[in-house]
Amino acid sequence: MHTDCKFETVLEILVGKWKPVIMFQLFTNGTMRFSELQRAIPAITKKMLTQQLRELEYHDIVHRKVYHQIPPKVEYSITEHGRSMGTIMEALNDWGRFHTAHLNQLYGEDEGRQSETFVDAIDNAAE
Amino acid sequence: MHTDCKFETVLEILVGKWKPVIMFQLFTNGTMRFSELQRAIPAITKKMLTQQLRELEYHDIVHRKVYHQIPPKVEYSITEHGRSMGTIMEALNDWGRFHTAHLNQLYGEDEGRQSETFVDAIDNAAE
DNA sequence: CGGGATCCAGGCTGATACTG
DNA sequence: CAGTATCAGCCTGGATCCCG
Repeated sequence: MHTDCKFETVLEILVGKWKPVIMFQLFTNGTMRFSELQRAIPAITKKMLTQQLRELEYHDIVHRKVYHQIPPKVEYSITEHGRSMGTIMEALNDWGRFHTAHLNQLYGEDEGRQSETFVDAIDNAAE
Repeated sequence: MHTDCKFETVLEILVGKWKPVIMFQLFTNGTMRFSELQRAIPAITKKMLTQQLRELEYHDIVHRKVYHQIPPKVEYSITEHGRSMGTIMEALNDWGRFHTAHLNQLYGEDEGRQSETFVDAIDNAAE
Protein backbone atom coordinates (compact mmCIF):
# COMPACT_ATOMS: atom_id res chain seq x y z
CA MET A 1 0.00 0.00 0.00
CA HIS A 2 2.01 2.92 -1.27
CA THR A 3 0.56 6.30 -0.46
CA ASP A 4 3.02 8.45 -2.30
CA CYS A 5 0.52 10.38 -4.35
CA LYS A 6 -0.93 13.10 -2.20
CA PHE A 7 -1.43 15.88 -4.64
CA GLU A 8 -5.16 15.49 -4.35
CA THR A 9 -4.88 16.90 -0.85
CA VAL A 10 -3.50 20.08 -2.37
CA LEU A 11 -6.51 20.17 -4.63
CA GLU A 12 -8.74 19.92 -1.58
CA ILE A 13 -7.15 23.05 -0.21
CA LEU A 14 -7.47 25.07 -3.39
CA VAL A 15 -10.88 23.79 -4.47
CA GLY A 16 -13.64 26.17 -3.64
CA LYS A 17 -14.82 28.96 -5.83
CA TRP A 18 -13.13 31.75 -3.87
CA LYS A 19 -10.12 30.25 -2.19
CA PRO A 20 -7.57 31.28 -4.80
CA VAL A 21 -8.84 34.85 -4.76
CA ILE A 22 -8.76 35.02 -1.00
CA MET A 23 -5.27 33.59 -0.83
CA PHE A 24 -4.05 35.96 -3.47
CA GLN A 25 -5.42 38.90 -1.53
CA LEU A 26 -3.79 37.81 1.69
CA PHE A 27 -0.52 36.94 -0.01
CA THR A 28 -0.48 40.37 -1.59
CA ASN A 29 -1.78 42.59 1.18
CA GLY A 30 -0.62 40.68 4.25
CA THR A 31 -3.03 41.03 7.15
CA MET A 32 -6.58 41.96 6.26
CA ARG A 33 -9.81 42.42 8.17
CA PHE A 34 -12.98 40.61 7.25
CA SER A 35 -14.50 43.77 5.83
CA GLU A 36 -11.37 44.55 3.86
CA LEU A 37 -11.60 41.18 2.19
CA GLN A 38 -15.23 41.87 1.42
CA ARG A 39 -14.35 45.17 -0.18
CA ALA A 40 -11.50 43.62 -2.12
CA ILE A 41 -13.77 40.88 -3.46
CA PRO A 42 -17.16 42.54 -3.87
CA ALA A 43 -18.79 39.59 -5.60
CA ILE A 44 -18.39 37.30 -2.62
CA THR A 45 -21.07 36.98 0.03
CA LYS A 46 -20.34 37.00 3.75
CA LYS A 47 -21.42 33.42 3.96
CA MET A 48 -18.97 32.21 1.36
CA LEU A 49 -16.17 34.40 2.64
CA THR A 50 -16.60 32.98 6.12
CA GLN A 51 -16.92 29.44 4.91
CA GLN A 52 -13.86 29.46 2.69
CA LEU A 53 -11.79 31.21 5.33
CA ARG A 54 -12.74 28.53 7.84
CA GLU A 55 -11.63 25.79 5.52
CA LEU A 56 -8.33 27.52 4.85
CA GLU A 57 -7.97 27.98 8.58
CA TYR A 58 -8.55 24.28 9.18
CA HIS A 59 -5.73 23.46 6.79
CA ASP A 60 -3.53 25.94 8.62
CA ILE A 61 -3.13 28.05 5.52
CA VAL A 62 -4.81 31.10 7.00
CA HIS A 63 -4.58 32.46 10.52
CA ARG A 64 -7.58 34.05 12.23
CA LYS A 65 -6.99 36.58 14.95
CA VAL A 66 -10.00 37.78 16.93
CA TYR A 67 -9.99 41.01 18.90
CA HIS A 68 -12.59 40.67 21.63
CA GLN A 69 -14.01 44.15 21.53
CA ILE A 70 -17.08 46.02 20.44
CA PRO A 71 -17.44 46.43 17.57
CA PRO A 72 -15.71 43.13 16.76
CA LYS A 73 -12.50 43.01 14.78
CA VAL A 74 -11.04 39.97 13.08
CA GLU A 75 -7.84 39.86 11.11
CA TYR A 76 -6.78 37.22 8.62
CA SER A 77 -3.31 36.44 7.37
CA ILE A 78 -1.36 33.67 5.66
CA THR A 79 0.31 31.33 8.14
CA GLU A 80 3.93 30.30 7.88
CA HIS A 81 2.72 26.93 6.68
CA GLY A 82 0.61 28.68 4.08
CA ARG A 83 3.60 30.61 2.85
CA SER A 84 5.32 27.32 2.11
CA MET A 85 2.81 26.95 -0.71
CA GLY A 86 4.18 30.08 -2.33
CA THR A 87 6.67 28.36 -4.59
CA ILE A 88 4.25 25.80 -5.98
CA MET A 89 1.63 28.48 -6.48
CA GLU A 90 4.14 30.39 -8.56
CA ALA A 91 4.97 27.21 -10.44
CA LEU A 92 1.27 26.65 -11.05
CA ASN A 93 0.90 30.20 -12.17
CA ASP A 94 3.80 29.96 -14.58
CA TRP A 95 2.56 26.75 -16.08
CA GLY A 96 -0.91 28.28 -16.31
CA ARG A 97 0.44 31.11 -18.44
CA PHE A 98 2.36 28.67 -20.58
CA HIS A 99 -0.74 26.56 -20.97
CA THR A 100 -2.98 29.49 -21.87
CA ALA A 101 -0.58 30.48 -24.60
CA HIS A 102 -0.48 26.90 -25.79
CA LEU A 103 -4.26 26.70 -26.01
CA ASN A 104 -4.46 30.00 -27.88
CA GLN A 105 -1.99 28.63 -30.36
CA LEU A 106 -4.07 25.48 -30.75
CA TYR A 107 -7.51 26.98 -31.03
CA GLY A 108 -6.76 30.58 -31.99
CA GLU A 109 -6.96 33.62 -29.81
CA ASP A 110 -10.67 34.13 -30.36
CA GLU A 111 -12.85 35.20 -27.54
CA GLY A 112 -14.99 32.70 -25.71
CA ARG A 113 -12.30 30.89 -23.83
CA GLN A 114 -11.12 33.84 -21.83
CA SER A 115 -12.07 32.48 -18.47
CA GLU A 116 -11.99 35.25 -15.93
CA THR A 117 -9.07 34.78 -13.62
CA PHE A 118 -9.29 35.98 -10.09
CA VAL A 119 -6.99 38.81 -10.99
CA ASP A 120 -9.50 40.01 -13.52
CA ALA A 121 -12.11 39.78 -10.80
CA ILE A 122 -9.97 41.98 -8.64
CA ASP A 123 -9.44 44.41 -11.47
CA ASN A 124 -13.16 44.58 -11.98
CA ALA A 125 -13.60 45.19 -8.32
CA ALA A 126 -11.22 48.11 -8.50
CA GLU A 127 -13.43 50.01 -10.91
CA MET B 1 -5.21 44.90 -16.72
CA HIS B 2 -2.53 42.53 -15.53
CA THR B 3 -3.31 38.89 -16.10
CA ASP B 4 -0.31 37.37 -14.44
CA CYS B 5 -2.19 35.01 -12.13
CA LYS B 6 -3.24 32.03 -14.19
CA PHE B 7 -2.99 29.25 -11.73
CA GLU B 8 -6.74 28.89 -11.70
CA THR B 9 -6.49 27.54 -15.21
CA VAL B 10 -4.40 24.70 -13.85
CA LEU B 11 -7.13 24.06 -11.32
CA GLU B 12 -9.66 23.88 -14.13
CA ILE B 13 -7.64 21.11 -15.70
CA LEU B 14 -7.29 19.05 -12.54
CA VAL B 15 -10.77 19.64 -11.13
CA GLY B 16 -13.08 16.77 -11.73
CA LYS B 17 -13.49 13.78 -9.52
CA TRP B 18 -11.52 11.39 -11.68
CA LYS B 19 -9.01 13.45 -13.58
CA PRO B 20 -6.10 12.88 -11.22
CA VAL B 21 -6.70 9.14 -11.26
CA ILE B 22 -6.92 9.03 -15.02
CA MET B 23 -3.79 11.10 -15.48
CA PHE B 24 -1.92 8.95 -13.00
CA GLN B 25 -2.90 5.84 -14.89
CA LEU B 26 -1.80 7.24 -18.22
CA PHE B 27 1.39 8.68 -16.79
CA THR B 28 2.21 5.30 -15.32
CA ASN B 29 1.08 2.91 -18.02
CA GLY B 30 1.58 5.01 -21.13
CA THR B 31 -0.99 4.25 -23.82
CA MET B 32 -4.21 2.67 -22.62
CA ARG B 33 -7.44 1.63 -24.26
CA PHE B 34 -10.79 2.84 -23.00
CA SER B 35 -11.59 -0.56 -21.56
CA GLU B 36 -8.19 -0.77 -19.89
CA LEU B 37 -8.87 2.48 -18.11
CA GLN B 38 -12.21 1.11 -17.05
CA ARG B 39 -10.60 -1.98 -15.61
CA ALA B 40 -7.91 0.06 -13.90
CA ILE B 41 -10.53 2.31 -12.29
CA PRO B 42 -13.49 0.03 -11.63
CA ALA B 43 -15.46 2.60 -9.68
CA ILE B 44 -15.79 4.98 -12.59
CA THR B 45 -18.73 4.86 -14.97
CA LYS B 46 -18.37 5.04 -18.73
CA LYS B 47 -20.08 8.38 -18.74
CA MET B 48 -17.62 9.96 -16.35
CA LEU B 49 -14.63 8.31 -17.96
CA THR B 50 -15.66 9.66 -21.34
CA GLN B 51 -16.50 13.08 -19.99
CA GLN B 52 -13.29 13.60 -18.08
CA LEU B 53 -11.20 12.28 -20.94
CA ARG B 54 -12.86 14.75 -23.30
CA GLU B 55 -12.04 17.64 -21.01
CA LEU B 56 -8.44 16.53 -20.69
CA GLU B 57 -8.35 16.17 -24.46
CA TYR B 58 -9.66 19.70 -24.92
CA HIS B 59 -6.83 21.00 -22.78
CA ASP B 60 -4.38 18.97 -24.86
CA ILE B 61 -3.32 16.96 -21.85
CA VAL B 62 -4.54 13.66 -23.23
CA HIS B 63 -4.39 12.39 -26.78
CA ARG B 64 -7.19 10.30 -28.26
CA LYS B 65 -6.42 7.94 -31.10
CA VAL B 66 -9.30 6.22 -32.82
CA TYR B 67 -8.89 3.07 -34.85
CA HIS B 68 -11.74 2.93 -37.32
CA GLN B 69 -12.47 -0.75 -37.21
CA ILE B 70 -15.04 -3.15 -35.87
CA PRO B 71 -15.07 -3.64 -33.00
CA PRO B 72 -13.90 -0.08 -32.28
CA LYS B 73 -10.61 0.61 -30.59
CA VAL B 74 -9.58 3.86 -28.96
CA GLU B 75 -6.29 4.54 -27.27
CA TYR B 76 -5.49 7.30 -24.84
CA SER B 77 -2.12 8.71 -23.88
CA ILE B 78 -0.56 11.77 -22.30
CA THR B 79 0.43 14.40 -24.84
CA GLU B 80 3.80 16.09 -24.87
CA HIS B 81 2.11 19.17 -23.49
CA GLY B 82 0.58 17.05 -20.75
CA ARG B 83 3.99 15.69 -19.83
CA SER B 84 5.13 19.23 -19.17
CA MET B 85 2.84 19.12 -16.14
CA GLY B 86 4.90 16.30 -14.68
CA THR B 87 7.20 18.45 -12.62
CA ILE B 88 4.48 20.54 -10.99
CA MET B 89 2.46 17.44 -10.29
CA GLU B 90 5.44 16.04 -8.45
CA ALA B 91 5.85 19.33 -6.63
CA LEU B 92 2.18 19.24 -5.68
CA ASN B 93 2.57 15.68 -4.55
CA ASP B 94 5.59 16.48 -2.41
CA TRP B 95 3.93 19.44 -0.78
CA GLY B 96 0.84 17.30 -0.23
CA ARG B 97 2.87 14.79 1.74
CA PHE B 98 4.47 17.56 3.73
CA HIS B 99 1.08 19.09 4.41
CA THR B 100 -0.49 15.82 5.48
CA ALA B 101 2.29 15.31 8.00
CA HIS B 102 1.82 18.88 9.17
CA LEU B 103 -1.90 18.39 9.74
CA ASN B 104 -1.33 15.14 11.59
CA GLN B 105 1.06 16.97 13.86
CA LEU B 106 -1.52 19.70 14.46
CA TYR B 107 -4.57 17.59 15.02
CA GLY B 108 -3.13 14.19 15.90
CA GLU B 109 -2.98 11.13 13.72
CA ASP B 110 -6.50 10.00 14.57
CA GLU B 111 -8.68 8.49 11.94
CA GLY B 112 -11.32 10.52 10.19
CA ARG B 113 -9.11 12.71 8.06
CA GLN B 114 -7.61 9.92 5.99
CA SER B 115 -9.08 10.97 2.69
CA GLU B 116 -8.62 8.23 0.18
CA THR B 117 -6.06 9.25 -2.39
CA PHE B 118 -6.35 8.03 -5.93
CA VAL B 119 -3.49 5.70 -5.30
CA ASP B 120 -5.46 4.03 -2.57
CA ALA B 121 -8.30 3.76 -5.05
CA ILE B 122 -5.98 2.04 -7.46
CA ASP B 123 -4.72 -0.26 -4.74
CA ASN B 124 -8.28 -1.16 -3.91
CA ALA B 125 -8.96 -1.81 -7.55
CA ALA B 126 -6.02 -4.19 -7.69
CA GLU B 127 -7.52 -6.53 -5.11
C1' DC C 1 -16.04 -1.89 -27.88
C1' DG C 2 -16.70 2.72 -26.95
C1' DG C 3 -19.47 5.46 -26.39
C1' DG C 4 -24.28 8.82 -26.30
C1' DA C 5 -28.84 10.26 -24.12
C1' DT C 6 -31.68 10.73 -20.29
C1' DC C 7 -33.12 11.09 -15.63
C1' DC C 8 -32.21 11.87 -10.90
C1' DA C 9 -30.01 12.84 -6.11
C1' DG C 10 -26.81 15.42 -3.51
C1' DG C 11 -23.73 19.08 -2.70
C1' DC C 12 -22.14 23.56 -3.54
C1' DT C 13 -23.30 28.22 -4.04
C1' DG C 14 -26.15 32.52 -3.85
C1' DA C 15 -29.77 35.62 -1.86
C1' DT C 16 -31.84 37.23 2.00
C1' DA C 17 -32.81 38.05 6.76
C1' DC C 18 -31.36 38.05 11.50
C1' DT C 19 -27.82 38.69 15.63
C1' DG C 20 -24.20 39.62 19.53
C1' DC D 1 -18.39 44.51 12.46
C1' DA D 2 -18.42 39.91 11.69
C1' DG D 3 -20.73 36.75 11.34
C1' DT D 4 -25.13 32.74 11.53
C1' DA D 5 -29.50 30.69 9.68
C1' DT D 6 -32.57 29.42 6.23
C1' DC D 7 -34.17 28.59 1.76
C1' DA D 8 -33.77 28.01 -3.27
C1' DG D 9 -31.29 27.13 -7.74
C1' DC D 10 -27.62 25.07 -10.34
C1' DC D 11 -24.22 22.00 -11.49
C1' DT D 12 -21.59 17.73 -10.81
C1' DG D 13 -21.67 13.17 -10.74
C1' DG D 14 -24.11 8.43 -10.65
C1' DA D 15 -27.49 4.99 -12.64
C1' DT D 16 -29.63 3.21 -16.39
C1' DC D 17 -30.70 2.32 -21.08
C1' DC D 18 -29.67 2.62 -25.98
C1' DC D 19 -26.58 2.64 -30.34
C1' DG D 20 -23.12 1.89 -34.47
